[in-house]
Amino acid sequence: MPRTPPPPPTPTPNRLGQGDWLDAAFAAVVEGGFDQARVLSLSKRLGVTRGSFYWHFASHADLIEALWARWYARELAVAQQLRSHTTDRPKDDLMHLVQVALAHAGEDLQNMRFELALRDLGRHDAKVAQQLAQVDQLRLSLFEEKFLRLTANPKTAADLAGLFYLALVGCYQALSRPNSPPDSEQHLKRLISVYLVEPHQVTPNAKLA
Amino acid sequence: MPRTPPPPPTPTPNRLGQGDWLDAAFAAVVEGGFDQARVLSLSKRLGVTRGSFYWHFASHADLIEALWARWYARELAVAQQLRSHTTDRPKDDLMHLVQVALAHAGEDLQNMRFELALRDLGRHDAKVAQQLAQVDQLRLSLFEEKFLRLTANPKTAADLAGLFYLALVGCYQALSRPNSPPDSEQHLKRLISVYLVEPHQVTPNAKLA
DNA sequence: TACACGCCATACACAAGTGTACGGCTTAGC
DNA sequence: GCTAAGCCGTACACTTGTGTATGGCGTGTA
Repeated sequence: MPRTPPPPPTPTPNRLGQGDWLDAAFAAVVEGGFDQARVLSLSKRLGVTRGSFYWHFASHADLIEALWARWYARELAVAQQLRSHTTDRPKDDLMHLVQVALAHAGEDLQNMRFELALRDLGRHDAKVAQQLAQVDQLRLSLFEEKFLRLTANPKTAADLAGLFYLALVGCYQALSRPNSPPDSEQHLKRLISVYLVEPHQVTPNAKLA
Repeated sequence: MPRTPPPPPTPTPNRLGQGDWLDAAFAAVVEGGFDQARVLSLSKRLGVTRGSFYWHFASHADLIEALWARWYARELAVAQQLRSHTTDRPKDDLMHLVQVALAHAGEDLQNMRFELALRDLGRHDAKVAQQLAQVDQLRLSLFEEKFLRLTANPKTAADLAGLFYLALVGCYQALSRPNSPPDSEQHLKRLISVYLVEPHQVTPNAKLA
């Protein structure tokens, strides 16, 4: 999920730091996936030659690893922040999660697309897959925590959190489409709110086998 | 969704047809994404040289296009078949959809991974995005049809079908993970059944704004 | 001002991938 | 058994991409 801190200012003007290369790589991944984050194309984008790159990074694999390492660290921070954001209205807390996760405008759409590209990478790279599973687990436990305040039933809370997260991942696919209609974000928020959050606020549904 | 027909038999033994190249490309996409479906690597996999490839296909782009054109045609056929599969028990019909969509064993997992790779392609290719949107719309209307027999409320049916499909796409991500636990399929089926199908069988929930 | 260090350009070697032209083998059909 | 078409191998030219070695230009510091 999003909330990118203000970019660390370039140390010396007109000179590039690791962050500039990471930002450029991030943009390239958002636009065309991880196999578009090539050293050569990034150099053109930044207006320098590859000599600069190999000063800041040991190899291309090093860049890619640093890229999803930065993503991983930021996700941990965001989850920490979301966990502490707790009011006495559990329903509002849940909708706040949806709000943060699905904010369509600005750079959050870029974060969605990056995460989807990362999931594609994780399907073929064991290390990435492991970190993705960690982040998923972290978010899931966070959602479960919030749902527990709604249903007061641990099993129902775990189930709803799972379904909630599944729908969220589905939304990422839907909202990342090039021709996604602008109102689909509101539509999805309403769907999740009405069918996953509202019905279980009063009557904890516990019809399990 | 799945149901691959038996492979069209190779016309002349020990000689390759378009289908063999398509099958090899399909396997490569499943394993490593669309940028692993290279002419060179496919030749090695098939034990021939690229001279064979350029007999059957005009270019690499031609292969890729033929690949998702085949997928598209098969999806249309599967949807047609699922639409005709209608009993007098709407709940069973819905669970049959889940069954078909989430069958974990065999080559259905490959179809999931292919579809996810295709969605990644669709995020950067307008034509693919359009065909994907068509298939999504087709499936959605199919689900809506089934839900309408449950709720008898058009708006609720459309909402539930949307949520149902979102969860399904999320499941594709979850089940395509390398380290996905073997029981997660049953877990997801239960989630969808209990919280999306069951609660709305008797009491159509219509609390909308 | 001289020097060292940080950052970048240049040039080279190498690998992987795409297309094309052409030639050879193999099988079916007459 | 000859021929023609179908299928594939070979060789070449080209592009894009990585990694390394080396040199140059600037800025801060002694």
